[in-house]
Amino acid sequence: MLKLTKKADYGLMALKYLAERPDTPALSAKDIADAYGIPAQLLAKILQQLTKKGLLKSHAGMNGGYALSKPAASISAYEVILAIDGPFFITSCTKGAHGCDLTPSCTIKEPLARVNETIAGVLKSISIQDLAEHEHPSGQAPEPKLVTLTI
Amino acid sequence: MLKLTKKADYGLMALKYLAERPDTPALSAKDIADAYGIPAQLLAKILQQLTKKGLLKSHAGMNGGYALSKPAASISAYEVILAIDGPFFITSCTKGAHGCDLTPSCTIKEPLARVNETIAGVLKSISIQDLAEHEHPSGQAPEPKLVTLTI
DNA sequence: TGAACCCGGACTGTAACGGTCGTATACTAA
DNA sequence: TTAGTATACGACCGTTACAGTCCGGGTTCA
Repeated sequence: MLKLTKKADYGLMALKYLAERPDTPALSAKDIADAYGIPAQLLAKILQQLTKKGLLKSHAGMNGGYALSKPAASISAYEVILAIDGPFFITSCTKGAHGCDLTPSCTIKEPLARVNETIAGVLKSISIQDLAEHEHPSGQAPEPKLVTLTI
Repeated sequence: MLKLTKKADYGLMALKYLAERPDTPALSAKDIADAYGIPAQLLAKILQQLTKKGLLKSHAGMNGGYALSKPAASISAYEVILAIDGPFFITSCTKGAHGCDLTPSCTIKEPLARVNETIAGVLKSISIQDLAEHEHPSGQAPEPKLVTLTI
């Protein structure tokens, strides 16, 4: 279906939420979960993953919580999805593990791999800040990005 | 994981296989399945779906099988994936059904919807013929395609 | 000390995916 | 007309992954 998981969605939402509040020292998982109406325990696990990957900094104890470990502009959507869902490949046979278990004539993977790279490139070009800044009612040119694809 | 299903993979492989043999009147599901070592019954179901969507023409009986219903150049990978896996959206909440069941502040969907359109555009720009023509050993510029994305 | 918070493993229910089986139907050739 | 080959289609099943919950533990601060 080519869709990313809810976990990744939640993660992006949480990072966006943090990016919009750079002045607060830390926000608890519960705070963010309540803001969006998502399960707090689930979000907590997601934030823990992001922390382990270095995208967030955590602080335990009273008034603890999570904060971005680097500027929102330097965190790409790609990093977030990668941290939560692991490496994704559009083709079922990743060719990284042990090639394709099907016959060697599975020649469609190669062109699809290019598509995969293109998608990754698009996601890499989107930062959390881009998401957070999208709060404009209307009427501004949000700088189009160009992507090239060679089959 | 952002990966397309094996069914879609199989469908693309089968169409590519047909596109490489435009002179044959029809190929049975078993022939194609054997060529790639994939389950014949499963491929048959996939080809039936593609037939129902109008991408293939079927012919029962002796020497029957499937054939492309239109030139390979005018069948896009997007159509194939859409026919097999149904409409895909990168966001979990499609906004088509009944909006987002989460709080109204789920503002990350909009930029991700752009990404979704970009991916769809990429897949639409790839034809079955592109896949079939990829049989070159090396040394030719396969015309790069450009894609624009505005967040 | 205790409340508030993070950490992380174990567990569960549901749904989709991948695949199989069996049967009915359609067509062609001998 | 009959046998064989093929599609058509629905029912079924095992596995996996996703989404979510539960609980025991460790930190920090008031």
